Amino acid sequence: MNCRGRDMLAADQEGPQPSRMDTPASVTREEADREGISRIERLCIERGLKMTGQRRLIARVLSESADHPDVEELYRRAHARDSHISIATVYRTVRLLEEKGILERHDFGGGRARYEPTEHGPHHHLIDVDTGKVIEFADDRHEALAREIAARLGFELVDHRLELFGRRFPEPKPEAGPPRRGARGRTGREGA
Amino acid sequence: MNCRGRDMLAADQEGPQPSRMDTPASVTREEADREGISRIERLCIERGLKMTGQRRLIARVLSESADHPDVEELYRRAHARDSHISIATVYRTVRLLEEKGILERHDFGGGRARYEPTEHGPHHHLIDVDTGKVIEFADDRHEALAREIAARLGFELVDHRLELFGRRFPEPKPEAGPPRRGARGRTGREGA
DNA sequence: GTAAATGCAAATTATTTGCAATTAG
DNA sequence: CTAATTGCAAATAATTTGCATTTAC
Repeated sequence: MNCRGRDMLAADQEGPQPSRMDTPASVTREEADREGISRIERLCIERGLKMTGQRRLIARVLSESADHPDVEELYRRAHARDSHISIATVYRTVRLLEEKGILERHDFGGGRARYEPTEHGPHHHLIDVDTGKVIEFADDRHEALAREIAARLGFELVDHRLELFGRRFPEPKPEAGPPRRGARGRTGREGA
Repeated sequence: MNCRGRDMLAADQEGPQPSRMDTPASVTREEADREGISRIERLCIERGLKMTGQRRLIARVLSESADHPDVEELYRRAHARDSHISIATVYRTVRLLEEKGILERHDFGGGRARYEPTEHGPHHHLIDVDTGKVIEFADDRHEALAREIAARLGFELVDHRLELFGRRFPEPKPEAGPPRRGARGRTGREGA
């Protein structure tokens, strides 16, 4: 009856995001299915992975995803196209692809791991505290600085995460709208 | 939690650290048990929480912790002093204190939430991916850069979080990972 | 006295795994 | 053919919760 912290999942750029999710199925992502081979599938083949039907489907779904879906979401998308797939396979595949360096696992909180193809280049997230929307960005100076800080502490930087919480500039006059307090979760679990 | 701070390097002492639980009760943490009331307990009282024995104990354990223990570790520390406490209570208390803004929850990977009292001042974390240990740090340049990035995106920075994941310099092994689970993220179970 | 807190065990949620049947290469 | 892959269900792991019983205020 309460579900603490598991409220909003995948508030990414799904649905209400004007982003690039809704391009016609033809050029879905960059060149998704050139001749039936998705980008991820190609990577799988290159690394000598057996390409089963379900594997190929998951690869395609991933290639077409511009967001950071969790396993359940991937399963939903894949299952919608071919019900001959089990969630255990999605879990196994996603893990395999991560080990192969094809996928990146993110711990955005919310209790579920979320994945995205690597090579999106290093980027981070800015969360609009009023709407909960997530905006991706990248900044080289930050990458350099992060590496430098780690080095100063005696570490080689393996990965890092930067999350900005901000409010849109033309601050809404407090008179008109009802103030939406605390759109920000604490540290872990929620949000995306 | 705005952020401006002088560069400080406060290493986190987890697990195998002798901690300072055994220093003469005078200056234990800051003023831990001045007259039997830990800092966290005081905060609890201020917010009108009922102080049961177990609650008080958890509060004290937290006040004396300089690291970022997970629930199991908190339970271990508390249970060592008074076995009349169940892990369910620790879970409930930790959640309550987080809601009250007394604790901060972190998701450092490894599958468990980890907590620390708020008000440690603005700082960020570097997580040793091999040991799960956490090192706190602050960096002015980063604060400035974060603000600037947000501004460029059209936002006023409200808060931000930076987490570095690193490996100690003399790299342990290049290939053939010793732990079976993924090297990052799912750090298995090292005592926090 | 009364609403809140606790312990315990059972329930949930996310993810993994054993095993027999299938299948890619 | 043979080792890898899959589905399913049962197993884990972290965390939450129902409920009867204490307890702080």
